[in-house]
Amino acid sequence: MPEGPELHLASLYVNKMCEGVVFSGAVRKSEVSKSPDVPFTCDAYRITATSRGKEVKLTLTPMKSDEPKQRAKAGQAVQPMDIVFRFGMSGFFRFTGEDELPKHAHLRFYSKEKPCRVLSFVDARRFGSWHPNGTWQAGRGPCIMFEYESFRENVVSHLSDRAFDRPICEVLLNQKYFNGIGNYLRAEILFRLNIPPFVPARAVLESLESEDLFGNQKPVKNEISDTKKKAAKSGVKQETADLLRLCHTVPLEVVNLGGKGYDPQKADYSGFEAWLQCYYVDGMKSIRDHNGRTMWFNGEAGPLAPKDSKSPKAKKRAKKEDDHDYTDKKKAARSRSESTAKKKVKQEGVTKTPKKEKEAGSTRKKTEKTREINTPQRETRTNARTRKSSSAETTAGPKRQNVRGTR
DNA sequence: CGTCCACGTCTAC
DNA sequence: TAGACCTGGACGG
Repeated sequence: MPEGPELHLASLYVNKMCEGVVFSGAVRKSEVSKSPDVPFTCDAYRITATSRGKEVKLTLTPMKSDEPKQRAKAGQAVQPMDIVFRFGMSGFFRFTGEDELPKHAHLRFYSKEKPCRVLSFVDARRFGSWHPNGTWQAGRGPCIMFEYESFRENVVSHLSDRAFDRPICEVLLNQKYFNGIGNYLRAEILFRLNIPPFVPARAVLESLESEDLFGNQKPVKNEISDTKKKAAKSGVKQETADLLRLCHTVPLEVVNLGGKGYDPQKADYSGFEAWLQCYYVDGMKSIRDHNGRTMWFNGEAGPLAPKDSKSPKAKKRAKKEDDHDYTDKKKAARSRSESTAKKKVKQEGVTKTPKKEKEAGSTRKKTEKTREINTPQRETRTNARTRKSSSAETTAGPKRQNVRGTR
């Protein structure tokens, strides 16, 4: 559940599932977890959640009592407690019966009912963490989704920061400025603007203005959206002007998909999978960035691309450097807003699909065969996607939404 | 069986 | 700028 959209969806999930539920007793932690104990015990309390970028905050609120003093004496909580969570690579919340706790449920809140139910923070890899009596982590910037104006201002007013010396794709993962952007979002955002991932960040951002002069059509929910009539300078570069705005709108698209966002294990993953245009999409290229993270993109990598075999895996794969001819035959959708359509593919074997593409665009086939067949001739598909995914069952459930044309 | 890969931070050389 | 921190699914032999 890791990027901004998933964290926000998690907060919506908690609020929906826990609405009207009365929790009771102590908060329990698994034996194996290294995160701190949560010193909160209360006979009756509620749980609500909010999110900001890549963090979720749960608020435990004791229910009103006629004898607060007595309760305090008994060691019962009187004041609300906030717990801030980071999800690492695999964290999420789940509300289940006490007898069906998920594996890796490392922090649990028990309801007061007879057959009680439990809100669990589940995290298989344990890279996630929680902080009792915590606050939003200092150093993380404003939320890209719900603090858009301040997020934008924070970036535009700090372009002299050395942090912007780096490639734009790496800067997009800097949570001090892009709180909520993660690996799939950076790929999707840069892809839509056709911005080479390894271009100096400052060069891409410095032409932007502190205020969003382009996206006024749609009011930015949650923020002042006051009518900035300032006529947009006709000379400003539209493409760059869109970058910060896309850092806001693209994540919100995921929230509005209604699913759970990135979660290959879930049945409703197909909707999200269909939404992806670049990340892990068959036919796209990928390289390991300077931090070892896989950057998915299309077209040029950009001048700051890691030299030679920078990727650990690339080395191993390098052995199979036979390919060439990765002519994406299925990529007939690259009709994005092309401003400069110059194809000056210069980079050599730096990119390619990390996995062996010996098998014509294989990577994750298998289930695809079937899938393609099942896929309605929606022809105009923006992209031919091919991933494994467990959602194979077309129509896994009655709630399958029609494959809405992306967008 | 083993290797590679994954939605992210953290902190030690 | 490397590891470290973890589990588990996909895939290869």
